[in-house]
Amino acid sequence: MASGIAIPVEVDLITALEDQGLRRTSARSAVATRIESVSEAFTAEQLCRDLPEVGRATVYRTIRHLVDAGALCKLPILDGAPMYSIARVEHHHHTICSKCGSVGEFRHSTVERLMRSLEKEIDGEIVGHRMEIFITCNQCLSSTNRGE
Amino acid sequence: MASGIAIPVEVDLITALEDQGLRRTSARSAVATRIESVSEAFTAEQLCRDLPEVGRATVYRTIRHLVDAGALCKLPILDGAPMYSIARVEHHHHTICSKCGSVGEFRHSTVERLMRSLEKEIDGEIVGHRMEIFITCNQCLSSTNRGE
DNA sequence: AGCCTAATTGATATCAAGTATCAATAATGA
DNA sequence: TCATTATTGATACTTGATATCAATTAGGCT
Repeated sequence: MASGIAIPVEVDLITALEDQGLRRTSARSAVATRIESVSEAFTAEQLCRDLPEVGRATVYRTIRHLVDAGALCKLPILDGAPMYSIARVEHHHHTICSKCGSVGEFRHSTVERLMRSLEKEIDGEIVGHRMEIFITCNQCLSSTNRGE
Repeated sequence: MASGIAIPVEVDLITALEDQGLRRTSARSAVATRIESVSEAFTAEQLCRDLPEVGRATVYRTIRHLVDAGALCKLPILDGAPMYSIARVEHHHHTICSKCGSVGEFRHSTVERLMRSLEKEIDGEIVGHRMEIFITCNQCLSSTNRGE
């Protein structure tokens, strides 16, 4: 576990929870570990299925805490349950593959500039924004090209 | 009805349905008329409450047809049911007031330019995007200032 | 006008996602 | 170790939305 080949851990969800004044428990550790090990975005129900030993309520509660802590992003999905992804970049947006549902992150300075220029033509005060780019990811592109 | 003071009708939802090959029925007319008369964005449940004489299933089905026809936009709301607003502008985005929930539309050329420049740094093919600006609308700003 | 057929309706059952309840359990500090 | 407080999770419930299907209605045809 502490040997040299391990992939560097960028996020520590359990610490994020503790920073919120929450106790380190086995249920929360199980949820955090699982989320860190799946690199993909996931739904709450998926997580419940993956962790049958943890109660549904606890899974949902832990996810909510992580979102509150800013460690997870909750992304709205038009037809279905929201997905969650680890927030690796300070402020960012998401790409969602319409074919396979894989989620990526990106950041672009134009977005910030856009906000500033929008401020003039919007009748109110901007307090936030959200943006998702729908893509066909390279993996899906190449598997389609192969005729599948 | 044909007199001079009438506000010009920009959208005709019943026509939008008929263009889809759907029949003009009293239930659909009731739904369409109601949506046109409320200028605000609304949820499906609100519409059901406003139209007790129309069955829930029909309300939901009609909304879906209108979204399919491109006459309504379905906007995902992170915590709660999606809202719908009449699509008045060809391609646009939405402002959502975080206080009162009122929804507005805007269009900005920078968004299109942004998409083109993003194409380079995203690992896939962009097929669409979605963007919402969260605001405090002028109305809510002024009522807050009055100390309410 | 009356008939035929397919589309539509809506009461009901069902499903899915998520939350509230609350007694049992586990973590922390003294 | 004990007492206190947070946490857990089985269960029931709520909400939003869809599936079912018999009864009804619209629109075309004669």
